[in-house]
Amino acid sequence: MKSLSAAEENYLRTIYKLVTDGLEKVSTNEIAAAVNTKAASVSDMLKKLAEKKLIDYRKYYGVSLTEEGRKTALFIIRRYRLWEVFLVDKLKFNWDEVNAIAEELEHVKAPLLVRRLDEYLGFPKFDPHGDPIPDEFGELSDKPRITLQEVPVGQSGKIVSVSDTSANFLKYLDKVGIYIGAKVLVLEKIEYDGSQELFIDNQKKVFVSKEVAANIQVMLHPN
Amino acid sequence: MKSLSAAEENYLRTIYKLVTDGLEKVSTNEIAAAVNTKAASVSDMLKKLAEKKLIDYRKYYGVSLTEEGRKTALFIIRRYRLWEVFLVDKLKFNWDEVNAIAEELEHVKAPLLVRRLDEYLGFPKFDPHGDPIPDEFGELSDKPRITLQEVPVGQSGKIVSVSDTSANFLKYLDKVGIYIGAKVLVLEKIEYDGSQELFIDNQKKVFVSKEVAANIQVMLHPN
DNA sequence: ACATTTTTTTAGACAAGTCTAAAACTTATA
DNA sequence: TATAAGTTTTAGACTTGTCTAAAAAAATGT
Ligand SMILES: [Mn+2]
Ligand SMILES: [Mn+2]
Ligand SMILES: [Mn+2]
Ligand SMILES: [Mn+2]
Repeated sequence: MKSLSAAEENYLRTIYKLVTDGLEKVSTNEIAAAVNTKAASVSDMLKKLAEKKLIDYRKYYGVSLTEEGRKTALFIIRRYRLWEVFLVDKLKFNWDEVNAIAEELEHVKAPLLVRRLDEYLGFPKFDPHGDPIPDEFGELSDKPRITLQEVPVGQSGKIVSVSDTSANFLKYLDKVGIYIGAKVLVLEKIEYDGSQELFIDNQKKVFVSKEVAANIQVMLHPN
Repeated sequence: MKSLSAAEENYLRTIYKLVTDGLEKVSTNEIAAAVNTKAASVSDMLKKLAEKKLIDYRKYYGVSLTEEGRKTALFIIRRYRLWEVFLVDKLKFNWDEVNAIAEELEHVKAPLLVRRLDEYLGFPKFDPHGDPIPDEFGELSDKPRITLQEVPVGQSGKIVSVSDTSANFLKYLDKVGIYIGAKVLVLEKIEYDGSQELFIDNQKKVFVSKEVAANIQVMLHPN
């Protein structure tokens, strides 16, 4: 496993996130937006990562991860998400506060540290946003999950993860009472704008837009 | 408080350590050895730190910290030592394994993180090597301490800290049964080479050289 | 199909931090 | 006190990562 700089790791984790969030190929501009730089800087970095065989890169066509790149990204994500668990479970941060801090902590690479941290946290399988934590071999234990948008009316399930981890979004969820593990029943869908009404924990009715529903993942109840 | 790079923080903490370990002024070569670079690089960095008013620097004369530099160093040391406590107390690292990891973790600067970590660790006053941890105002709660070399024959005390934190030295102490908090009685001093025989915890006789004794600090028992 | 707009890449510059080799300065020694 | 030895600084180069401006390529619209 090659030794990577913090910048290279940030790009790699970002590219992983973008490719698994739907897109097959990721564009230079998308990466630039995600890592908060300019497209020119991204072009430079893509050359370096391609040089190191971590991404497949053809000029003007966008990038995807090589197998080695994917594996490497998973180890970065492992560190990132373990620190997220630490910050929320042990240091009592809210789930909307941990992004920036985990962004820094993820680059501390002492392998024994990561293993001990994992052990100390009780080998968590999921981070505070419901995303799976790769094990020490880079394996993901994924659950079957669909977005809230895809849940049919009358069906119920459990909220297992959120794909937007911005403070804005997470604070909104806190406010309306949506959280990882909550039971959700889809009461009604509005054809017109894709919004829907939910019943949370058999208690509270919540109305959410299609933008919100698209960023929430659900595991359907066997039913 | 200015925002510093990891490199600047490493230099600053190192200079602090060297000035408080006796020397009034620190030489370029000493710094180079301690931060593991070349003297030329140190000269460059000293100019930058002087520019930022963190050190007093006159060419060819060596450096000392300004009041602002001292304060800044104490906040870096605070982070460094809190992470050391975390690694030993929570992650069960041995006291000879934490240097390199704390070296990386110290640069994560989110202020709320440091405060929460402190709280989580129970506001420790001393790190695993017995060194005091500055509080959130940068204040050190220091104990009266003398080196083992200065303890007279027949006097007993408690070992409160070690000033060499290399793995070599700490493993040696583990082997002979010397640890922070141990009771120590000086049984005999050999004039010839400065070595001495100790009685640890009223149990075990240990013979140590003057080099070892110089790196162990003791708080004398009221007696 | 061709002109316009958008995206991506290149060219050239800059800052931080490091290095080697050489020059400048200080300290030790004969 | 002159010379040698050791230390520190400078000069110049290199790497990493970033930027702006301009050029090149791709996508879009009429
Ligand atoms: Mn990061
Ligand atoms: Mn997460
Ligand atoms: Mn450090
Ligand atoms: Mn310590």
